[in-house]
Amino acid sequence: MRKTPTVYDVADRAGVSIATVSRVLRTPDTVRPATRERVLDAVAELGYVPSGSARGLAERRTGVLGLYFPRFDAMDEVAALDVLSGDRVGPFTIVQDAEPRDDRGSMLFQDDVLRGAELEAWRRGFVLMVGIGRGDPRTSTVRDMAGRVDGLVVLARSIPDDVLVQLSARVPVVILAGPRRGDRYDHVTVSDAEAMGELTRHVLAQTGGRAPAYLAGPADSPDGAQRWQGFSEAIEAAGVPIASVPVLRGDFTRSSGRRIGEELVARGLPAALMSSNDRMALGALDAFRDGGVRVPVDVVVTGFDGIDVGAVSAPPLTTVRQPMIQLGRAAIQVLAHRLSAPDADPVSVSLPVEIVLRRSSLRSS
Amino acid sequence: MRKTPTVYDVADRAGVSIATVSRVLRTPDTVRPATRERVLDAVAELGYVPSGSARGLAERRTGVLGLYFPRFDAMDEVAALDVLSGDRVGPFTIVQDAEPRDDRGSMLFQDDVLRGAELEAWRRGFVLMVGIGRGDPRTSTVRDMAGRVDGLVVLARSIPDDVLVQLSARVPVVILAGPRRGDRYDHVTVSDAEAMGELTRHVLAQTGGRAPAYLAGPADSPDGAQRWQGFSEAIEAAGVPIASVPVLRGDFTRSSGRRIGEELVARGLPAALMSSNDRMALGALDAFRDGGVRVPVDVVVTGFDGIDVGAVSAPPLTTVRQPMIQLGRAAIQVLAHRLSAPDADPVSVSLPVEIVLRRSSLRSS
DNA sequence: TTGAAAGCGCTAACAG
DNA sequence: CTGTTAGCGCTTTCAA
Repeated sequence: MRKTPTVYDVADRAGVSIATVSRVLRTPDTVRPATRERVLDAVAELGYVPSGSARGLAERRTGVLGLYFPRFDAMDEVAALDVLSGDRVGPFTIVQDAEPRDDRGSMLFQDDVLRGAELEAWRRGFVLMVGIGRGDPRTSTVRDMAGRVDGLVVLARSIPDDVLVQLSARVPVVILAGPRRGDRYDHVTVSDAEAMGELTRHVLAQTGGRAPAYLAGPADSPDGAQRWQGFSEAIEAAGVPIASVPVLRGDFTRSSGRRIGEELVARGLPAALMSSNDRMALGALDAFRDGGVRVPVDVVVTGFDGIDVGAVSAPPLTTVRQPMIQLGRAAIQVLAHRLSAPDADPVSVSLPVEIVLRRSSLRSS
Repeated sequence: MRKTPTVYDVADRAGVSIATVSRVLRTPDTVRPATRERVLDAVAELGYVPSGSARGLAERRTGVLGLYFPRFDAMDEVAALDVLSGDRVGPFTIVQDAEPRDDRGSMLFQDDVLRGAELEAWRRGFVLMVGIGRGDPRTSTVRDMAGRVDGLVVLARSIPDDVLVQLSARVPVVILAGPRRGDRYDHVTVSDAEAMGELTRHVLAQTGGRAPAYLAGPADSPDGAQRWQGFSEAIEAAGVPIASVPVLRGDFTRSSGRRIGEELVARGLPAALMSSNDRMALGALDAFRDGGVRVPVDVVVTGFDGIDVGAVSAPPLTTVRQPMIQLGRAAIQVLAHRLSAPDADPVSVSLPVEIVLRRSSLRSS
């Protein structure tokens, strides 16, 4: 692979100046057709592709938008792997009846956010750069990214406030899917609280007003905060003191849900169990099934997120489905808006969610 | 947001030259601690983040690697959506018992490729840019990307050969997960053919040597080609003329599998049905269940891909699980290797897959 | 319609 | 240890 061609090479070959080459590429109809052809031929022959760096420097915009996620659980600790070392193990291995891997974390849903973001970025002529939070946010990827993009979408809580302030001195930042932080930034979120409130009312109707237990995630989860808020407000509004509601704490994994489910089976069931995510709810269903507990007759169960396996669990799981693709699209839209109107007031958009009622919460059906 | 600060601003503020600022950022210990402190203070006060474009130009490398996917099925046609228009529909909607969406295409698996790639890129100090194939590949995203990255991973068949030649004149290209195309490029793939061969032998053992029917995808699928190859070789090796094997053609969706399954129920069952992907196999299982066909007693069924829902289907589906995360990692590793040794011979890596035996193919258990 | 030339912000010799 | 300076490859006036 010899030296990559530049405008100068193209200009030489076509017998024009570099300015003309640039014009052919950026504003084709300002150059005479014959000249244009010569230049395009030279481009093709040389396999010329303009340097994004040089272009970015000159134009003072990169045409790149960034999407920054919080870390995938445990992915950091993945062992080093060297496929080039040559010590491989043959073309396949055989295993019996493997379980689906639970270790991909709660982050599955982020795939759709990425899809939506990429789609919308493409529609607007941008390309997308992705980064995942890990290591010290003060020095890591996200700063790199900020230097290379025209704007940045940051998933809730993936970086601390002071870093955010720094970054936003260089590029516009849109906060995605977390609680609003002041109103310095543009913001896109979902109606988690409202949906959890409505779901809670639904559950109370099923249990005849008897209070559900709440299955929470780690204490510092911002998503969890909104869901809890919706839940507790609905509970209080129904005249039940929130302090009287049992709160169980898991870590968002299916196995933690199962463990808690087993405890409930042993110690006595609540009228309903409302989980702050689907995976814990599914774990609880596992425990209930094994313990001979009938859902929804003995206990009503609900989840939150709308992951696919919830539709085929036994029984199928009532949940709240997040509009992930739309979230990604919305974030890029807001960013594009900001880019075209740098001084407009900060925007805050809240996307509707979908409450999906299935057998796990439907006693009557 | 006022003008973004540059090295010059930082240098002024710290009372040093721009060279010193650059040193503090790139080789901190070549600078006297006192000076260094002053510079870092200025950086913090100004919220300075270096321009990736300028850096890229000067260093002649961007620190960015690109990952280019073929298009997600049907995602292009997604309607425009304007979240800023203000005509929203309220915080939530309620639906009864929604099915999981099948429309996310066969591309789910690509999420893990992305994860693996991002992980490995990060470990090596790169950031990742992603692009999805759509529109005319000659003018689209992928060329943009090629101009902005140090190297490019391209998923099989997402771009035509002549474009590939152009791109590889600028940056190293690694082809991922397709058949090898000559040996001009580095290449990472999986042992689909071998695994399908082994799986076919397994099925023949279960059926007592009676030949399975084959459920294929669209004719032009390159993945499909390898799977078919492994299948047909194993069939012939077993002494069965491949021409005598029924080949049914679907489009990789669950519903096409279901339709074909229904036809089989109506017209007569083969001893086994081997599908070239999981989703069609699951659709066939749906049809068999509804038609009162017992799997694996009346017909043995296998899939290919290892998607999660296959573990919880009725019965659980025998399949071949692809090492998607590893694929992503391997691609980046190969790319990094190429970057550090531009003139080394092209590399070709084949990753082992995992054959997962479950009830849908186990008559004996 | 085209060319000459001045940056864009940064890195990396090379001097001092 | 620090400053001066010459590019990196491109876009964009400004003249011709």
